Amino acid sequence: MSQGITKQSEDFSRWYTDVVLQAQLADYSPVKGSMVIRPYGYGLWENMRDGLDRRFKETGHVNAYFPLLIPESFMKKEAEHVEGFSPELAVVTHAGGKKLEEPLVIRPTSETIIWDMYRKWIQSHRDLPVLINQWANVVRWEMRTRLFLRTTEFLWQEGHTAHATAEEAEAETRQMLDVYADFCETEMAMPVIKGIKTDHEKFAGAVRTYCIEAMMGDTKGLQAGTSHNLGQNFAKAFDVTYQAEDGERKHVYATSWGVTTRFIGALLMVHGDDDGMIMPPRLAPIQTVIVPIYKTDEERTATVEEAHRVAGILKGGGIRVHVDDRDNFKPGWKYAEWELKGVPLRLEIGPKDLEKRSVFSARRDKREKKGLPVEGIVASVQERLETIQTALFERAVKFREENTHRVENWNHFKSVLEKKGGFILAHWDGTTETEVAIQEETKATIRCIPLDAGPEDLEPGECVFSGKPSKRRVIFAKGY
RNA sequence: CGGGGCGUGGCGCAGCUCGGUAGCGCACCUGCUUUGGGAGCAGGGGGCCGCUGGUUCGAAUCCAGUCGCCCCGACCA
Repeated sequence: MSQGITKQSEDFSRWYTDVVLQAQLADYSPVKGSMVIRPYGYGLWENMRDGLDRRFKETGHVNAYFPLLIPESFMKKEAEHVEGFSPELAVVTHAGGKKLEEPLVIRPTSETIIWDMYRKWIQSHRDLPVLINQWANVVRWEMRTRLFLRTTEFLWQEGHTAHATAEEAEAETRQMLDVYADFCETEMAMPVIKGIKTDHEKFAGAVRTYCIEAMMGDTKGLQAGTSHNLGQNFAKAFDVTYQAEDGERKHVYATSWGVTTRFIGALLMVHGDDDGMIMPPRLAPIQTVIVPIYKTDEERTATVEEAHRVAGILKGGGIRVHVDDRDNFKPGWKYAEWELKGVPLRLEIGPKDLEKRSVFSARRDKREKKGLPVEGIVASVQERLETIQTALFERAVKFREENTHRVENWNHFKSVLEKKGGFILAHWDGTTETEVAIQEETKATIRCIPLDAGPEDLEPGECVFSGKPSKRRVIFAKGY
């Protein structure tokens, strides 16, 4: 089943596909561009979902579910929105054996149907704010697809909120960006840069789009999540108004924000190595796997029994543990398989360990092994898992720093991009023309205008491409 | 849509140039020996060769068409 994977250094894309398939995160489905998320990949998604959902609830949001099918006419109500999404819509034209009066669009996102409902639900300032999230699937007919990173159908969460004032909407937009960043860094051990999208890159229908940008293991950028301040665009398009305290009718202010199963691809590309996936302990479906080692039947009975006993203790301590007691694989084979799947900590229990009343542990992120006494095993395993979680984050931060470059002129820009890759902090004149020209010449895009830039990046300068005045530096990179 | 590649047991492939009734590795089943870094030997099961049509005594192989997938470019979370 797992017959070796392409090395990252040979071909990063193939490495990625090999790991996704062989670690059984996902598999191709019969329909082009769509995929099956297998139980191991879905287990990871469930853990992500739980971590995000908890944060949404803590910030006052509630979940609901809106339908998959949207009247085609809804998509046309907001001008930029139609333009942005029409090329990638899947449309149902026939149903029940007949042609439909009005075609139904399979949601690429739910703004339109949600705002159509909000019109009914919002009348008074007392109805605000509305803070609803939904977990759903969406369909976007992409030309080129890649497992988890860009598929025709994907799973995500989309928050849609309505507020009385522009200030509240902006605060919500920023708050959810912070929630995402916290989730990425705390749970995924993936450092992200919070930023604003340029007008060229912002969401179709948004006033302003914030994003979190992460660096993958090949130094390319990946947009990991977005939070949009939609202003009154959708409220006006769907005529959603409320009566303020002073009796005046006003349009509401909106936000929307989402993250997707792309997170799974991001996680793999941030932490993975030539041996496969590396799961951060907080999200790992299996945090520790126990492999019994034995020669004789008696040893087998004893070590397997001890493995289950230790597993029981760990489970009692809230650790997600799995005992690999399959007799048809040798230990070495099992090690390789669990490494491919990225289980952060492996425990081995053999005859020697039984004697010593200990287990042997091996970290996935480093070649570091050591014995742990069974006495106090919960605490020592928890401690090791936390160490791994921190180490993964620190390693990713270091990698990003090593691959972030400041450049001052165009030749330097091109040579750094070509020879080193990574994130480039450079001056930009703020125009879409320059942004597009740079993209056409180098394939690099402005990933974002960072929010938490240091003073050295906020000094004025000259645009790296046009030489025109620039207020500050932005991040350029090749992206997914 | 343009360029490239590929469809042959579950998976990965060979066979196709030069038609003759399908093979290899892994996986699977049985048995014995093994088991602290991807075990060994022996025996065994499984495939209308993507689909359709044509040429031929005979097609995985030649011809025409068709469908699908993957990779690279134009769109995007």
